[in-house]
Amino acid sequence: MARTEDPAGRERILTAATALFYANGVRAVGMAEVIAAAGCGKHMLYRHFPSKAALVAAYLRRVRAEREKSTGRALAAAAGEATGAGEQLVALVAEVAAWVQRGDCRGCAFRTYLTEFPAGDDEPAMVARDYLRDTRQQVDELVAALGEPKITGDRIWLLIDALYGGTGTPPQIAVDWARELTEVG
Amino acid sequence: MARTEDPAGRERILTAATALFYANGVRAVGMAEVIAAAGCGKHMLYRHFPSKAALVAAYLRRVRAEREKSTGRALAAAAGEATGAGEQLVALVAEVAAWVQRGDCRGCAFRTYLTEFPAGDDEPAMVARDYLRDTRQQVDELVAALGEPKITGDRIWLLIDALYGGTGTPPQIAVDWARELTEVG
DNA sequence: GTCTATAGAAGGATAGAC
DNA sequence: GTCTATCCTTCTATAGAC
Repeated sequence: MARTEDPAGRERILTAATALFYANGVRAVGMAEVIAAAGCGKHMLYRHFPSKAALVAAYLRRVRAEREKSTGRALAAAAGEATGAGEQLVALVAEVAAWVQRGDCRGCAFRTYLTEFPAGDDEPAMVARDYLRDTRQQVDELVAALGEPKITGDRIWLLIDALYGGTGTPPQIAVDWARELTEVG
Repeated sequence: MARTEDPAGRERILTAATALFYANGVRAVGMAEVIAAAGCGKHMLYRHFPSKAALVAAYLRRVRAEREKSTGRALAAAAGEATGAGEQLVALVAEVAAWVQRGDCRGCAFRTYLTEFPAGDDEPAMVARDYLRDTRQQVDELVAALGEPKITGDRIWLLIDALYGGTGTPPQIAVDWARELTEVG
């Protein structure tokens, strides 16, 4: 047999690409930059990801997996406490607020991608739109399961939209409003 | 003597550029595309706008002027009716909601630009950031003039952020919430 | 020898600027 | 129209591990 394949290669490339795409935008980052950051050759990159679109789709899927893990933990913790019916909805908003307050946060990767490519209908665009659709549906399902009125789902999602697209307002404002909303409703 | 200069030239270029930049994004539109849409020559474009950054800055300034005219009309109309203290704040949110509901709307030109160029500090970035800062300040001033609590300004701005960055939620949700907010406060 | 790796040149397209 | 630069992608050249 021949030289053994580097098992961490794909992972290293995707990690480097994720950091670069998220920090600087997909359009601004070229394949050469990813190659330099990953410390690999072009051959290896195009072996694992046959095109830039494939690499971007993998980047968005990785972000989705991380976001879902974080959101799942927050919801499970809120369900464990079970202090009130709407606590899970508040926890959902608070999780996004915590994410937005991170120093290296630069908004929502999916909304950002769709802003960069508004007319796109390729693989990454589908990943981004699927995430937004599924997440929005999860909010509605959670609201229904908690017996809250349907408009509460609209308002929770509105707060999440505002957090991700926020321009200066402290994220805590949204969390407080979510708590007030679920206590009144 | 030479050929007389086309007085409508700059206007025609800027109109074409505005439509293209707003619809497809600044990065996706090249100078050649603007030239083709404006039906002018390269020389004329670079005569009026010495660089793409200058053209983009002019595009953002034009959008700002249009937005301010529309917002000013909405606020004046609400002040004329004078049915309640918070009606002007509701009118502000409603004006953004109406803008967002337009068929050719693709969000906020300034937020979109800053998403496309997150690390930019050139002329268009300054125009975009100035608009957001000034508009945010106008909301706070309006809230103060109406004798509303400070947090009302935060929440109104949050609703505006959500409208511009909205992903599917009907804009009317934000308007209704703004009305409820100002009636309770 | 064969497979995988990196490095670099080159093609083909497109961008901004003159 | 042209010049230069960059981007994505492919291809060639070469070194190292089995």
